[in-house]
Amino acid sequence: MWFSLAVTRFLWDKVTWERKRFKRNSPSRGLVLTPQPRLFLIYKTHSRPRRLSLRLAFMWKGKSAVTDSDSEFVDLNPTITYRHLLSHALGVKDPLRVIALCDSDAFYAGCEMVRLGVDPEQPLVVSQWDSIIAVNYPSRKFGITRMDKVKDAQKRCPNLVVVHVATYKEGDAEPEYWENPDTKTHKVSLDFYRRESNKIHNMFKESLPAGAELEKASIDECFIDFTRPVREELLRRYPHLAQAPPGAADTPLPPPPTTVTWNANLVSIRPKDDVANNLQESSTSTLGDPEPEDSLITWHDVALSVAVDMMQSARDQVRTKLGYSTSAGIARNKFLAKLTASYRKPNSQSVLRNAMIPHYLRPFPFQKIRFLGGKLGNAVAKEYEASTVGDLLAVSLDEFQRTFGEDSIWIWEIVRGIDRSEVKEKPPNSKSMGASKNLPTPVTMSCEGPHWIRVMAAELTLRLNDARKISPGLWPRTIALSTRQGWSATQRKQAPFPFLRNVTIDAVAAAGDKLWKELVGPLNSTKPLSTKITHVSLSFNGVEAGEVNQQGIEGFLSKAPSSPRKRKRQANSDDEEIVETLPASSSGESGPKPDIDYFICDRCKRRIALPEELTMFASELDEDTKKDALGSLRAEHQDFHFAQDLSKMPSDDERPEKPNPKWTVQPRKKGKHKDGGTNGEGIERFFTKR
DNA sequence: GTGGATGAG
DNA sequence: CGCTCATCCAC
Repeated sequence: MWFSLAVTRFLWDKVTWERKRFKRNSPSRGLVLTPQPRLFLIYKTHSRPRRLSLRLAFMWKGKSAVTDSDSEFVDLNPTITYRHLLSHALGVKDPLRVIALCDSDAFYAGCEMVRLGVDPEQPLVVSQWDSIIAVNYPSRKFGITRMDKVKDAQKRCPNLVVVHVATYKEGDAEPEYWENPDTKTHKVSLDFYRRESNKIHNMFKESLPAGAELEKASIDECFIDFTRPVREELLRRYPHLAQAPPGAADTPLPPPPTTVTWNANLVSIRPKDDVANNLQESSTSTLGDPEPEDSLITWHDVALSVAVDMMQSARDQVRTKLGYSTSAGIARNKFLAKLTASYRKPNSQSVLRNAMIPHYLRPFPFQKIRFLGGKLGNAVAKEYEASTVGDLLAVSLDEFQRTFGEDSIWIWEIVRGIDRSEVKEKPPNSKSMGASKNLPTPVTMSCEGPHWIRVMAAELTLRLNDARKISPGLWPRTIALSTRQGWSATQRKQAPFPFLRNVTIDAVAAAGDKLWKELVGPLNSTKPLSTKITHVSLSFNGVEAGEVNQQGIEGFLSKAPSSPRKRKRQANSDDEEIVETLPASSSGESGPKPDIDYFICDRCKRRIALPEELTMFASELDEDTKKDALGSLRAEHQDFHFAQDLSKMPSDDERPEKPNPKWTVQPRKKGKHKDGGTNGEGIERFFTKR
């Protein structure tokens, strides 16, 4: 009895609340609630602990529910004028904007298939210790998924090829592939995949038509803005479009062709068909799908179809020359392109016409949208008892912003298919580089540290030197060591990292060791630590191209201390070479030694010393390392004289601030989303308030 | 500079 | 409690 009372009471409250919420959110839509609310019992399997959750939903009564009104979606069929077509700087407002997202299918697995030359039909997975981290498409047919254990997967598919990712062990300068690496002694390396990723990216750069913008979005994805090349192609194909009637640039374009050949999957209103078609090999099919009533071909559709062909040929290049299978999505903005790419995979491309946006978006589980996959998405789902984009359309902008802060306009827009973020080329290198390792057998004595530090130093060294092949002069402002005890507490220590022309494992390890000493204890102590260390990581931070020209004439010396942050010593002398007076070695004891810590230039008779950054932990560096560094310094100093001889160098003021201004670090806009600055980032901020 | 949180894959 | 990697932010 009490139970049913309680349930009744609960339901009543819930209904009342839902009704209020509904009214609040849809004040002026003229929608009517159905008399009978639908009650759903949802067993949430994602949440832990598992629990039952009650969900109430009202069916829209009226045209919204029945006829798929697209009223929430605006601008699906904008008028396109001559001015639009002929203008060159419309950016994200261009009504003919065409964006693609291309990602590699099961990338790590693809890499291994290429490396090993295995049959494309061969089921293959990539493992990391006992877990599977990548599953190629042939093995997906066996129901193998990402986090499965190797053992389980093999049971399901005896024929399975299992490749363990490359690993380092101490003493290795490069990662290698081992049959059965031991997690106690090895650490994994994803380097091979990074390199392959760069290859693909470069291949795209070469194969795309001029004017296309390319943005590497992750190790296996890139965005491409086809707007410009597509516009040019349109003008080639339809020359009459270039002839605006005199004085009538703002009149709409003449009617577009009535049919378009789609060399791609057309994202359709009927997902059922897709399941059926999903088995076909390469689904580059022309689907003359019956379209919803009003979907006449628009100029934007034509633009999409042109991009489809461009994307296809770039993908063909990657496939034939590098052996990687990719999938692409093409739509009016980045967000939709990304969504569209997942429509059908692998080895396929899909296109989302504007007219289809509402149909595709409404039933889409919004937690699959980038940045809504985590806690934020969960909070939103819970707050509004929502699971699909359609559910969220009922939430007003005000409501979002009340609950989730100003920035949540981003969500409001995204569920309406609006995304103004630009495709922007990013610097080829990331700002930080890290190597980390969970320790299955924890470190209990501080003398065990150097072992792992060496392993990680080897990896970082390789990666930094690798990155320098692309961007010479790259150097990390700091190096950081962090350790974790148990599952929570982490400690980190960081220190400046010197510019070294040749970064060696020894130098990096020495820096790491020094940090270890500060963080944990003496490098040779066998005294048991009070708390076991279960995790270590070594990372370079603030990795940026120093302001050097190719030959390093200015080197780091004239620049390193003038980075935005003030250094203690601004050692710029008049003729832009640094002549340092070596400070008394920070660790006291022996002073600077000639030919190790400094040298005297016999041309200018000046004393040239290693920079402070280096001497800060120089006492821990072996002399060879310091000699290396000093050798670099000599070379640079000679370069300096050489350059001075050739011509007088430009003064500081004449010299451009940055040698490579192609990418500018965009300051994060807080709060305000003025014009086009809505790009999803920053929304997380709301979360900290909880 | 340090510690923590978030997220992707 | 995969594991690895990246980024951002409050303090």
